[in-house]
Amino acid sequence: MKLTRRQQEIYRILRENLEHCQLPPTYDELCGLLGLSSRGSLHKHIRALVAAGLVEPMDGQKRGIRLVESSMEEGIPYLGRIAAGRPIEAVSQAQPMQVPELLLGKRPCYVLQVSGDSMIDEGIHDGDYVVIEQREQARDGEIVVALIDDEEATLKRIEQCPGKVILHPANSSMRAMDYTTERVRIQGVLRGLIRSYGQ
Amino acid sequence: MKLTRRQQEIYRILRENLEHCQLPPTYDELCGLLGLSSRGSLHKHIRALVAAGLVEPMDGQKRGIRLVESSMEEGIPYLGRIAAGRPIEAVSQAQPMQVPELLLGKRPCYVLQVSGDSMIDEGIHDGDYVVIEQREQARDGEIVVALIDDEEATLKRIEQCPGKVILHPANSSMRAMDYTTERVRIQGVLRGLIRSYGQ
DNA sequence: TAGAATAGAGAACAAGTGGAGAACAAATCA
DNA sequence: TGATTTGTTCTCCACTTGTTCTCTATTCTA
Repeated sequence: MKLTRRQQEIYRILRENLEHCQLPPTYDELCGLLGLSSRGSLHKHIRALVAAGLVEPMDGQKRGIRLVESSMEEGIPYLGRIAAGRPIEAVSQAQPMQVPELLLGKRPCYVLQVSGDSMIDEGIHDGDYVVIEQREQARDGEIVVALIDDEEATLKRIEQCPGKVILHPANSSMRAMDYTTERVRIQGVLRGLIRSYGQ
Repeated sequence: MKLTRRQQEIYRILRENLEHCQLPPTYDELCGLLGLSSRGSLHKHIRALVAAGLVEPMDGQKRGIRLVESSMEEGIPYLGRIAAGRPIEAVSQAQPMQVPELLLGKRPCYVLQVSGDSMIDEGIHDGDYVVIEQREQARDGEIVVALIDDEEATLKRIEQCPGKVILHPANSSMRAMDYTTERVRIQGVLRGLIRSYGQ
């Protein structure tokens, strides 16, 4: 759904207005702000913004014009479980999870739940949640989510040599694995960890 | 539950008013503040705020307009560092820290930063943040913040015997310590852990 | 250049909203 | 105890506000 120029302008003004005022504007107020004299005309634009998902639909309710909350405030998406040697087991729909700002990088992040003990010596336990920053490059020694053969996903410490990639588990009973560079795609880098001791 | 404009305005005024005054206002006072002449009208709005979960329900009590504490938005207090064998090293003023709901119990919680490696075998590392649920009792095997002789604070796994308390570190190079029951006060129980891998 | 898409004006409508005020019960005060 | 304050419930009313029309002007596009 594409916005026309006027619609973009109206959306921009709506955003600006929201910063100054506590209350969402009514149609009449917005008309004044835009130099319109007909609510009907404005309504056509608002309907387009609703269709575009930028403004909350209000079916006849009189609450003022509200913007759809940007999903950022809610948290970052929890995507599912990651177990060494399997594809990421996605949950049906990404639920937002509130995460301390401390753990967020500049780039978009997401959350996975760790399955298995392959990183236990790093203090990453079965059931822990890890915050992953989306990135396709990593520095040696960073812990990454790596996709192998576009199929299996795994959380490991990475070491990159010319032509090959070594993925180190942190578990004395497991061995590092070598792959040719082409087989491995980095999906993100570990930024944070969250563990619940709930009963 | 969406608020109308007036309801939002009244909520805002309520918040502002509560900062100045100690006593919650009566309906009549609030009516004066809002320029209303009918308590009935005000009550309709208050009811909407209660339904929205912003104001505590007050069944008939007087001076009962109280805001629901929105603890979620603010986060829970970060109090300082805990290192085995020292008092908790408090930060000058408790900063709120946003924490996933997952980690919160029913009771109030707070956050400490762990100093030292005494719980490393449990995957609790130097620099990790721990979410502690305020409690004075613990079950055997739980990890607790214990205050010894009202002086030193420490994070350990607890074992309670008649007349004595054993605090187990999770570090093969350290030994469990025994104390008489009177010397140990439980300050809270570990609910969650947060670790940042920021550079 | 014709037709489509975009923008706006203005009328008319229905429903939601905000408020007044009466009446009542419980809590509080004198 | 009786009087008053205070929260609650109720009905009634004015009017704001979102919506839907139709009609017109302008800009863009094939």
